[in-house]
Amino acid sequence: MRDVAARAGVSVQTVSNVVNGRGHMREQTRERVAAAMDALGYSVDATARGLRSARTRALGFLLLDDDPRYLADPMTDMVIAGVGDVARERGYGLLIQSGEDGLLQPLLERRVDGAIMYLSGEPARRVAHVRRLEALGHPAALFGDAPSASLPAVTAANRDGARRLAAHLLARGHTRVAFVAGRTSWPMIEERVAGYRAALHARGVAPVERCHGPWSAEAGEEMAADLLEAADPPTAIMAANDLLALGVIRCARRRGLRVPDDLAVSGFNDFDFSAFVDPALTTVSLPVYAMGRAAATLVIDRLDGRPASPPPEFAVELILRASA
Amino acid sequence: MRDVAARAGVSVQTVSNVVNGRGHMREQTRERVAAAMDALGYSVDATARGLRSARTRALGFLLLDDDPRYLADPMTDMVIAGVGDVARERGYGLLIQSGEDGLLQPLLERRVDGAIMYLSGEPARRVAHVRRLEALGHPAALFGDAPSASLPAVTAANRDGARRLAAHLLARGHTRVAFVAGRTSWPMIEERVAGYRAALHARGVAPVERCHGPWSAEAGEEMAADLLEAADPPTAIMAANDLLALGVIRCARRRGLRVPDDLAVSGFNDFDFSAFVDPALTTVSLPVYAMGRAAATLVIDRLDGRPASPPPEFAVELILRASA
DNA sequence: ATGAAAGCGCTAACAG
DNA sequence: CTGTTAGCGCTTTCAT
Repeated sequence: MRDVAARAGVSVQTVSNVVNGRGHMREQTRERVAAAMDALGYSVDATARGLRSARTRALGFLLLDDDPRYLADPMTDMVIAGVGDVARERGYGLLIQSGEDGLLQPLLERRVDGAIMYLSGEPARRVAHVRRLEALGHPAALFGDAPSASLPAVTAANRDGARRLAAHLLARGHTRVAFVAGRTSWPMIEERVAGYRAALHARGVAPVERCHGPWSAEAGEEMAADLLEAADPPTAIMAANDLLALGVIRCARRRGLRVPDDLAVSGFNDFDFSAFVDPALTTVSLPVYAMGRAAATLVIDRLDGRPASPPPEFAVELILRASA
Repeated sequence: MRDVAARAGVSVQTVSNVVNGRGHMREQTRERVAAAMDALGYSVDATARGLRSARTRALGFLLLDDDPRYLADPMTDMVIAGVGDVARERGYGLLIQSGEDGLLQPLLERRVDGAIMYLSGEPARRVAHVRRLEALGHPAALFGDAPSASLPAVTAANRDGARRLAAHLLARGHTRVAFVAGRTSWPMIEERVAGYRAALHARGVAPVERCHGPWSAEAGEEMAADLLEAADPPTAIMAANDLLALGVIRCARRRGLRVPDDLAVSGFNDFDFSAFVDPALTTVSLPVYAMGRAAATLVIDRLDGRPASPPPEFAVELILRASA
């Protein structure tokens, strides 16, 4: 910056003003400085700027998850895509931090100005992390609700979606409707279970649930096998996401059951492949990308000193296809 | 840090030594300092450290892609997961930057020490970006090969995989084998096309290719429809990834063709769902997660002053299932 | 084995 | 509208 100033015949402060788009200068001066920056290939040093201004212009994406291969979930990816796009548009960097231990490190070390925390794992641990995040006092948003958190949360009508889906199955005459999910819990998954239970309860039907293993098709297949071997097997299985549903369908096929005639199967999320499998999956779609954008907007608005009202709950869409 | 030093009764330098694990001190001193850090809830300020040491301990993941929803591809996600895990294990942060314009900004602004560039888009633009990256002189690795680049590249035997897959189809008696891909090109995709062409050429069969639209199942369906309407339609279609293949299968179904009897279909990548669709997809699996790890290891080894030999080309695996 | 001093590149505050 | 001064929190260098 000193070199640029020297070359343009101004002080470093003026260069700083040009870089940061602060007015207060003649067009001619600005141009001279711009030319000098160009000639010298100058870029601001984000480190020095951050040290002095106490703002890094970066956002942290904090992924609370014990699975090391954390990004495998297509939903997570679309969230990050949404967050990343907004960050880019608003001139912010995006730092990804995952795991359980040093989750808040980016904030503590002042690498980022604010954060979005993506919640998974058992409720007690989630709450503990949210508390710690709150205590830091940085602008932040949660992805997935946390009970009694003061931080704004981006949510979708998962509960309602699951309720409507279960109601649909019951209306079709199913009386034994089971629910399968992976072992690791998410806020959104818990809402789906709650919606499922509510719908069944309203009709006096007892819930049957399995929550084992990873979020893979294999796990879906195993849980379905377990359910179908029971004395009074379900005639419909709701899976907590589409990949699990795929496993359920394969399990049914292998046992000679027709889908949806002998066993209705539904998923959740409307992944890319869901419309193209056979039978096409009945599922619930969530505007995940838009939700990621909302979370990032929330945090950046606060960082940039804008009003920023918390977003409404995002609507979900019931997608009725062939499988249920 | 000054506060910690005061509380522990030492100089700031000693605190710095403790934080950075430099030896040269009594156990007792270290403990006193550690206690003081704990009591005050001290964390190093990454910004200040970065300014002084000229090292940020962060890695950039530079995603050259014009599609704003850049993370939609499951393969990209697994790469990032691999990169992210290694970064975390080695004490580095991971900064994601995407798009076309300010792709090198994290490097220029000294937000990161090194970078991994994930290449996509047309070859000429890819090369231009690689050149610019090289010119910066930072430790970096490429994901996907770039012609005549001096930077180390992480690659897989895509060409060989496609060649073997095409050979398999030809050996099964197919004489009209087509290839479909999305519009945006990747190095890995180009290798797949090359392998396909080589296998056909070796048997004197003319290639038939379509490269339109996004990397979606819909696009696969459209390209397949186009191919199957031709005078002399293919009896086998190789898709450049599994999602496209799904679309091809649906197209076949809708036209009353049985897969694989009337039309053989293959994919690439072995996505999560591929073993669970009907018919199960014949495909080629790539160790994408391991490749992401390798890319990050390459860069961090260089940053940490370790020898770091470039990784070998990763092997791919032909996965023969029911669809071809 | 520990301490003192200097300064990384930038921006805030204020002076001119 | 532009310049001067000071200092962000840390690490490097050199001294003890």
